[in-house]
Amino acid sequence: MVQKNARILDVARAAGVSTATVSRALSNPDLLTEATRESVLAAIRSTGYRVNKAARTLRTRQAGAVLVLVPNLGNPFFSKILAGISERFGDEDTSVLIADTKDHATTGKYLVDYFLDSQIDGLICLDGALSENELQQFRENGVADKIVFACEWVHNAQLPSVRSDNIQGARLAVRHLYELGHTKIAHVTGPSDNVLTHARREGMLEERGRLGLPSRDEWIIRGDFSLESGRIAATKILGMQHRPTAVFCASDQVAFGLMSTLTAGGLRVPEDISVVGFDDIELSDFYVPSLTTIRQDRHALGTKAAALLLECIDLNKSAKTATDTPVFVDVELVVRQSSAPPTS
Amino acid sequence: MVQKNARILDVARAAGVSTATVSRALSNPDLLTEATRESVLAAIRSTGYRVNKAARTLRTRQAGAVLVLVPNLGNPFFSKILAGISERFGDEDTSVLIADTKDHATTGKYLVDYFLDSQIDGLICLDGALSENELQQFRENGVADKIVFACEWVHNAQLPSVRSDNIQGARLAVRHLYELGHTKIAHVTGPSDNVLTHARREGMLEERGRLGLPSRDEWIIRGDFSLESGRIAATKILGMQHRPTAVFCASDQVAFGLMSTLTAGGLRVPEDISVVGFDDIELSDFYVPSLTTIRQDRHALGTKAAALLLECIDLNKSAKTATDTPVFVDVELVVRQSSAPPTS
DNA sequence: ATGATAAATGTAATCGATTACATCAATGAT
DNA sequence: ATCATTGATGTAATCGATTACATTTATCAT
Repeated sequence: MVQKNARILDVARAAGVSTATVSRALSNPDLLTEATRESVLAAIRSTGYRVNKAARTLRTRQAGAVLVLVPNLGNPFFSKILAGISERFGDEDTSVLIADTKDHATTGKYLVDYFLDSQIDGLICLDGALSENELQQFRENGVADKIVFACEWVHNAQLPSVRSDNIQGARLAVRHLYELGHTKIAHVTGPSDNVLTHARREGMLEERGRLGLPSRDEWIIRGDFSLESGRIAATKILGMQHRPTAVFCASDQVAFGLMSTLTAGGLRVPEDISVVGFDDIELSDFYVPSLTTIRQDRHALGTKAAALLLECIDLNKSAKTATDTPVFVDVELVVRQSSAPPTS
Repeated sequence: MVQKNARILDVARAAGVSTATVSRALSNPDLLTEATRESVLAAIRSTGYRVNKAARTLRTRQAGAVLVLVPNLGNPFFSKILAGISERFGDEDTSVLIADTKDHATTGKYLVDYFLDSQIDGLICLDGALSENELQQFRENGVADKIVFACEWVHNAQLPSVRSDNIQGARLAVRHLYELGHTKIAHVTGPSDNVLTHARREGMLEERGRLGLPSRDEWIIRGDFSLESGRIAATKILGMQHRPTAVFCASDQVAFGLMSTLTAGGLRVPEDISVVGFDDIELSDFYVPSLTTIRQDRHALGTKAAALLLECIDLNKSAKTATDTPVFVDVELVVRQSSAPPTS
């Protein structure tokens, strides 16, 4: 009964109706009589019909897919965001493509091509390092209003975004260390051109200032969110004359790299030096010592970004544009063993 | 000059040729005169033409995309494999979709639908837990010969695969511990239905037997590759009367979970107990202590899997089927600080 | 010079679904 | 009883690229 490649015409014949009716049974069931609808559905079952997405895409100019651009798939931070996004789009029968920014940087493909090739209907960008050139291409091709940012964002790009409250997170971290009794607090930043780096650094500086804590230039150490940059930061700290008693890291990965090398250099965490991270990836609870950190609600970031994109695409159809006021997601301090009162 | 949505017909007009010629200029340039080809290419540039993938897919029945199925995107182990895969397909102008098995389990979508909806031309499966039901669906729909496994595989499925030499890896781990002087060696396994679990456990048991080392049932601890299962295993070890002096873990994540809880329980790694992992993810070098582990060449696994799939798809066109003899990738012992001679 | 062969290009059918518009029947208002 | 209106369904054009087949032109052997 089930034939190999049933087309809509085969279903139409089986049900004794026209192809238009079959199509309507699927996309606008309300237009049909209960009886017709049922008989079409029965015909669909008996033929094993499946709509051909390519044909549909060609005709409707809707790809039924969105792209998620991730700065680095190797960073486990992104997994739960992706899960949140997939979850939301699963309901919509929209597929989610995932790409790593680095792959694109190397192949020299332009992101805008995904839109132009009608491969995607929208883009969720987790990478704030999108080039001005690329943004310009999006605008020129009229697809800029099908893009939302999540986690990261591009300053002044006037695109919708979902973000953790990074400034608040940094404040929480500093206040926590302060309440433990620390006054000499250092910070390992993210890469210099990153928006998160800026927000977290500012939040940190602001809170440290508000609390009247001392500052030293060398206590702001440039990193890039990576394990390796944590290692380098630790080396610097080990060599300092005026060593901080606590370090707030811009990411958990940095904190791991830092703790690893501090320990190798003879400092104990948290006895000799406290460390606080940012992200709360799964491993943070399993590091030695377990990492005090700022939790981002990754799942919420994902679902909200997805919802926001759906909204944009929807508004788009009525020639409107979504607001670019950021949606903020709360962060939370998670106290574990890498932070403790200073010993001296 | 550049018009919004140039179709192939627009290019044809601009170049004063037929659409067939334009199409050939792109897919079979050799068929055309140098002059025609050039003028078509010029017209393509001036119109800003881009081929509409949906139309092409509809006509050629080739999606120009492959799907990679990952058991758990949150595990950073997979990132470099994905990078390897993307790299290879980037050359082929084929897009790579990435999906997490868990998402599918929950949405109740069938994988085979991706094929039936002409959304993909092939599948690289990193998950050996593909259900028999799903495999059957692939076979019934004649797409089973467009699937390759990488890292994991399904026993008796007779599908091509790329694998690390897991047995050899387990042997290397055990021999390393033996050479350090350990005789009481435990093993935390993967999930019981996993092929890797089996291979690594067998390799471990075999080598331990060959070296004449003692065995105890409780030294084989069931895990599931996760951090949490490492924690549970550690609790068991801490409670043992006949405690092993070394533990070989089926994954790095397990090793982290294990070390975290062993340490919390008062045992020092490696002084009181040595730990060896499997995978060599980036973090292994940054844990405290850094983890001795078996390195899998993840990038090679990726590129080889991609090459294998391309080969399958190619053979497929000539109605042939690729061999299901596994392609093996060598593993390597990486000695770091989590393993040392036993103290007693 | 002629016919055969090869090379280059064009014509038009085709992939499969959607949807504007047309048609027909049924309902209700007057 | 007639016309307008609504609701249900059908007809056929359309999305854009590919490619089998047809046609034209050039080349070469005899």
